[in-house]
Amino acid sequence: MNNLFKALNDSTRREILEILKDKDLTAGEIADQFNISKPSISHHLDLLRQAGLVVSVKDGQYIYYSLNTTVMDEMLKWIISLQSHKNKS
Amino acid sequence: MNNLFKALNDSTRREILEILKDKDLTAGEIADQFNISKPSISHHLDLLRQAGLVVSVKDGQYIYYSLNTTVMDEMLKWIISLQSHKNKS
DNA sequence: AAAGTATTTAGATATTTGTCTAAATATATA
DNA sequence: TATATATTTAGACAAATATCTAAATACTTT
Repeated sequence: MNNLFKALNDSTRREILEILKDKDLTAGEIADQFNISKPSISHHLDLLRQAGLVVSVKDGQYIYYSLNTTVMDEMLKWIISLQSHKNKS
Repeated sequence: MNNLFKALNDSTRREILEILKDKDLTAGEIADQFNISKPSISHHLDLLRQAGLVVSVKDGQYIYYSLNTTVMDEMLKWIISLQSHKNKS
């Protein structure tokens, strides 16, 4: 879960996930939505990929990124397990 | 949500939350469970408190920490909203 | 009041992180 | 094949972070 929490601990990366919610996009299309250089966005995409939160597929000179939410299942379970905690004594 | 993801992006802090799941504990009792200095644990507790994930109550010379999971509601909603994304076209 | 215990604050340091520009790689097109 | 486009890799740098030791604060006990 380390990589996952690390990937989510950045507002730019969280925004990337949000825009991928609607539609798969190329790296360039993603970068166009931020005031950050393309190499920086590329680096963010790499961290998201390492966490498994996005999947990349090459199509010609483009690379399409898409959201993968299944990796969050374990994290969700962890959070929910915390929520069922003891009551005040 | 920034403070929340930041607080969760550290395995020591996540472990602290796990041990507080069972029982409220003093700062010292928490520190005893880690091979990390007390000041460092104190700092971790401060970050958890800033995120609202723990609440501290002073009792004499002790400070009791307890888990507060309600602050994760917004985060959970955000994660779940990501999960209902478009299907592959 | 003095000494002991619990915890935090202050300040230092090494590591990690987010960002940039410049260069490299890969594909497409004229 | 030469040029343009899309993306990443490399290397640098400033800011943030996790940790430490030493000192300060606050409470308790003798």
